[in-house]
Amino acid sequence: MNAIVAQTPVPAYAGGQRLMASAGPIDVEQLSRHVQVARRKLASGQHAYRAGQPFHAIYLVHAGFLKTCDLSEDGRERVTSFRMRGELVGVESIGLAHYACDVVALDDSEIWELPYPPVLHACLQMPELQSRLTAALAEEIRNDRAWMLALGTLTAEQRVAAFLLDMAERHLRLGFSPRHFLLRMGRADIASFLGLKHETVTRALSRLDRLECIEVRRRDICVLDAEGLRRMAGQGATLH
Amino acid sequence: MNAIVAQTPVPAYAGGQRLMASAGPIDVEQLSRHVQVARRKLASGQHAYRAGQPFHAIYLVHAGFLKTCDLSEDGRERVTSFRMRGELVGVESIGLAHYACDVVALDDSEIWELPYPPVLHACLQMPELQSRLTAALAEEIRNDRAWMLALGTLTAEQRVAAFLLDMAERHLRLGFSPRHFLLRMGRADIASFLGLKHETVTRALSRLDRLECIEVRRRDICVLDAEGLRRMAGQGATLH
DNA sequence: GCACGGTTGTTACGGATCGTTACGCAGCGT
DNA sequence: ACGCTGCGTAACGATCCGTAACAACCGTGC
Repeated sequence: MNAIVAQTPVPAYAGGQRLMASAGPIDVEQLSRHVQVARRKLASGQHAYRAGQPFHAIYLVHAGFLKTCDLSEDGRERVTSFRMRGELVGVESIGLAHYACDVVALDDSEIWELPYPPVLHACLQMPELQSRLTAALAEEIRNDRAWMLALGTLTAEQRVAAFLLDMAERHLRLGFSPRHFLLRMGRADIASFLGLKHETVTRALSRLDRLECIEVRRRDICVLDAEGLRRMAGQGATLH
Repeated sequence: MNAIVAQTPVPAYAGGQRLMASAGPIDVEQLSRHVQVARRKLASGQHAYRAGQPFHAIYLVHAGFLKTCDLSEDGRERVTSFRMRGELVGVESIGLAHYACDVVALDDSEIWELPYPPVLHACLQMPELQSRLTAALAEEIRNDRAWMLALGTLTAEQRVAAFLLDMAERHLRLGFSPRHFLLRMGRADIASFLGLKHETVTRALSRLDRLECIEVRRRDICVLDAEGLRRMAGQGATLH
């Protein structure tokens, strides 16, 4: 559905089995000899899982774009991460009987289901996998910490700049242009993730546009002055 | 040095080998048959490790109190967690060649060094350990996410209330009184952790005192109305 | 094609919160 | 006693929020 706009169609990866997890490649081909890997397709807006459902698997994003939402008991809600191809989803719920948050597709997506207890058993026969999985979890922690640092120390405008740089870098890693991309989420989701209000995000984007750091047209982002953005967000802080 | 004040000397755990990690007990006795577990003592103010040093081990806090500080390239600094007995330190650096942050003792402490590659190998012979370690990492992620949620949605006063509740609960888990304890860190560290300025923390504490939720005398905290604190911080949000 | 309502994004203005700055005081080690 | 560090208070100002009104876009149905 969502037209893919302004993305050079040159993914370095082109359909093979060897995908990049956050902290290194997980060999899905080899893994699939030990555990049953199911492919699930999600339409934009559909949930991969919801908080409270029985935990039975983690997922590798194969295509599309997802968000994870944490909900507190008193109803406060927050987007805690965005996930794209090659990244893991569901690791935050490992060790629990039920998933700890919601995961929603923001675009038509495909995720590969890695049933969890089986993955652990597979680790015993694939020490490599064990090390990769642990490293991926640790990287997740570092990633969260980097954002905690950002949320605690940066102003609204700086956070938005940092967010754009993060998106740009992740697009780049997937072989897409880091200078022109389409945001898959609305202002409200960005705001939630950055601990701001959606109007503030809009204002910041407008201001960055006025400063000619970027060009914004709704969800279409053109990065004109990446260096300027970096200066703003705190010096080459690529956020890990 | 720091006198231990106002803590009922009734740790449920009293020196045995079976410690509670964040997500469950890690059997150190059994582990020590596979890897060399060294005990390190730290005086208040000393570093367990610094960002940039070669990563070679994670640590289990056996006694004392520590903080972990993340530093960004442009010099912004933030306290990203506080650790007490039974909790793991250093997991955020797994998978890296060098530690990713500083860890500083805020009180005289003892930490047990678990050399890292060896721990992974031990997992192959102790499936239990593998599962525990992964679960501990996942719990760490949930913990960070819960705080991200708090920092993104709560006001200064609410954050301070949530912080106090978190400290109270952790003291309780160690068998100490959750209603009367001593903060081991200064206002600046609290402020850094909560994404505030130390004056704001002071104001919030003073206000909570005036509202008779707590009684503050420097680092000495008395919780008078835990329910009030909870209401304030967002309904029973024990923040894990 | 065109009118329509609903959703999402933008902008302006007043107000609350928190940061900034400054100063005073208590505790502690030298 | 002295200075140092950490903590508390207050006045001021900047940032961000809250509200509201408007504009752009989308899908729908006519």
